[in-house]
Amino acid sequence: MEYVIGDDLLQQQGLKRTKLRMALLDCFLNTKHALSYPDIKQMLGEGVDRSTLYRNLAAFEEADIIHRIYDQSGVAKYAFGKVHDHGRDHAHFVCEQCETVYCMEKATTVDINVPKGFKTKTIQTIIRGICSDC
Amino acid sequence: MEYVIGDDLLQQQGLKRTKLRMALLDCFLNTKHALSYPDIKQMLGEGVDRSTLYRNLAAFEEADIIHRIYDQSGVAKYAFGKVHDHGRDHAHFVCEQCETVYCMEKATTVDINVPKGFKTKTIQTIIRGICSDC
DNA sequence: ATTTTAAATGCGACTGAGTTGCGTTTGTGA
DNA sequence: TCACAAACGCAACTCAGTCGCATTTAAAAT
Ligand SMILES: [Mn+2]
Ligand SMILES: [Mn+2]
Ligand SMILES: [Zn+2]
Ligand SMILES: [Zn+2]
Repeated sequence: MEYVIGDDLLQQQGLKRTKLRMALLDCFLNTKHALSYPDIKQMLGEGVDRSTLYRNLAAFEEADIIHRIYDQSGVAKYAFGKVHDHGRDHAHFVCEQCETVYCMEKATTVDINVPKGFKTKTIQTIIRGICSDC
Repeated sequence: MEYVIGDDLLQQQGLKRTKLRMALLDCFLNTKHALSYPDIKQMLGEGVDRSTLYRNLAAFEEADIIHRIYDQSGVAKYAFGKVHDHGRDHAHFVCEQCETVYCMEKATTVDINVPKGFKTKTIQTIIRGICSDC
């Protein structure tokens, strides 16, 4: 039962178990792709407060329950799992048709050589294409 | 003289040679890194109109005089040159210290294998690290 | 040089994302 | 059950970017 794992996740991060947080957690646990603020709002209903939702997204991110993704659409998206879980700089796939964003757990990026004097720390990759649902 | 090349660029794209456009072109010709709206505004002075500036950025992009870059900071940045000039999906380097964004003309060889059913079209890479000035 | 006209500008209003301060409510542990 | 920090709800705000519309202007035609 998801309920239990959600409960655990909050508890072990020292986050209070509030109604919104449980619902928010459910959103992520029941979705395989990344969610934007509007996506989440739609799932949770109009009632949710914007500030509170954003603050919780920040809290979840801080606690490594979710990670934030910028798909160059201008709006941030969030997906379940700490970044490190899927590999340090795992790639993200953006479907050109449906705009859905997926975490590419095992896709690998290799061989970047930057000019002299530049030091690479992390590499973020965004793959655009057509997803398996389209 | 930059003036001439700028003049040419506008002319050959069917864009009228206005004061703002010449100044804007100068910004890009005299800078080796990507510029955000605030960056440009600062260079051009407070007088420039927001809408007009954005419209011209869009026009320049359309005309392949500049290309737009999303560095996951939330604000778009622009750099001289059509995308194709530096290679279809050339990488961008974001300095973690000074936040400067550079086009990495020759940097990438990327090898991505996506799950079954996903079809890759383009790959955008953002490298974070420390630039040669920092 | 003057007229013409479409393109470009300037301004104001607007949307949407995200943030912050503050007073009230609520989860949790003592 | 009580106390208190954490979380919430709300309003106000910033910042990026867009749009409609009336005015101006670059450039081509006369
Ligand atoms: Mn991911
Ligand atoms: Mn570039
Ligand atoms: Zn799709
Ligand atoms: Zn730097």
